[in-house]
Amino acid sequence: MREGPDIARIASLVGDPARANMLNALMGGTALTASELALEAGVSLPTASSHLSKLMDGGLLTLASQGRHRYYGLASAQVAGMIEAIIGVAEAVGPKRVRPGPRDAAMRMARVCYDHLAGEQAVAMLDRLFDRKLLLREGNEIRLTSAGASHFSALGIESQAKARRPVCRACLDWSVRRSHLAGTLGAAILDKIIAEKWARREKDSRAVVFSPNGRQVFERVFLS
Amino acid sequence: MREGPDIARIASLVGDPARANMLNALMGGTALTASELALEAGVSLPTASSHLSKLMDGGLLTLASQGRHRYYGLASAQVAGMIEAIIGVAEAVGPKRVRPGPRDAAMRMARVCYDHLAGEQAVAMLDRLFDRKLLLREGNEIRLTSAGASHFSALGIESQAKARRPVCRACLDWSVRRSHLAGTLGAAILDKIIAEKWARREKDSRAVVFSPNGRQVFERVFLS
DNA sequence: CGCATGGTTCGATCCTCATCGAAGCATTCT
DNA sequence: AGAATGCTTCGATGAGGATCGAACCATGCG
Repeated sequence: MREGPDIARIASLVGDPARANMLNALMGGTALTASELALEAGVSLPTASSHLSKLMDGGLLTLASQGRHRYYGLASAQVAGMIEAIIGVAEAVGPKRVRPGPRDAAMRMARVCYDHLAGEQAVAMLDRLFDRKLLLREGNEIRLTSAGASHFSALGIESQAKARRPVCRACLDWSVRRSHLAGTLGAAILDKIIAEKWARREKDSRAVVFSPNGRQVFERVFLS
Repeated sequence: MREGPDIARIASLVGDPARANMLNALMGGTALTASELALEAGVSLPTASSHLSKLMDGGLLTLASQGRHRYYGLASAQVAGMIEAIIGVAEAVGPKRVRPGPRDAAMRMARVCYDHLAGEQAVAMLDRLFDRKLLLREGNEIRLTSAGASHFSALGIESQAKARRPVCRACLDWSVRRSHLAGTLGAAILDKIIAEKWARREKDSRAVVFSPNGRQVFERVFLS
């Protein structure tokens, strides 16, 4: 009987298994078509289409039409953050996994969260960036210092605040229980990591696997 | 058909309006009883009980039994964080608040919360009682000062701690996001307000409507 | 153009689950 | 002990919504 933001509406959108699978699939950051999502969710195409329009109505997805293809993607990093938070709770209370498989270990270490890096590597990186005063924690927000700006610029990592999207934002990690870096800077760093081939994205997974050499470089640049 | 943490299960728990209201009510951090939560959610006690056991099974709540009272609370800060994240998305996505009807405005102003007064009036009253040192905030608890005791006694408002029920307790308000006064003192004050006909309860609603004269008296006594 | 492919809409079916009254436990007060 | 209070369980009811096949649009290709 209370008012306020309709949290039940949003949560119930995520609360259907088919839709949850779709959203999970989109957490990789790449937009997918309705058929791909139908396959991913294990439902027929009409069913998937129905779910997708509900998610669109709910504002959780964006749609990019390209010819006869329609690519669905998560609406925002905020939505991604919410899903991460739900995953975290599900992970904490869920049926204790029998034994974490190798892919789980990789996911824990480094994975894609919408458009930026998450996992232990990402958490360690953010800690280090604070230590080196390249970033400044300001309550709930994160600010890029001038030292940080020139540092990243020197690395060839450029990021600017876009409409409604800050350069830096904290995003809670479900494996570690601490924050990692989101925002345009977080996205730019992930781009750099992939572009330089320090790591590659696992196929059909959110896991990010560093090459032996790439890990060394990454650690020297971000964790030193 | 990917596997992983059962996020749909968790999200669907939050996805029911009644449960969402309960969780929202618990976001204040104070544990509440099943009856209080039933009132907050606007459902019958059996229904509330059913929801609560589902939330317990899902691991979102903890239960502290104290005699015949059973206090439900959020299981962890992680759960609270998840709900905050969902609220964030809901606010970002649905700023289209419908025009609040007259009864909603009345509810916002003053309403019954279980057995005590809630709403803006109640929040203002509690603030004032602190200012006048009639009550003392002690961390999460509220204590009646000796000055307060004689003050309320002079007004003919008598309250004593009953079994397991404190004289004063903070209760989070959903319209304003701050605490109002619960406990036997809060109940006694509401009794006084009704007995003196300063206000009457709206039929079939939790709203409490002050008479013009009653409001003046109330403000002089509690808000001066 | 006609055909194939990717998506959506419609209609019917089915099933889960929210809801409440009544009855049943459990604990505490008198 | 008996009454009262707080809460849960049971049983019946009903509504919302997930699902899929078939039919229907839209775009691109030859």
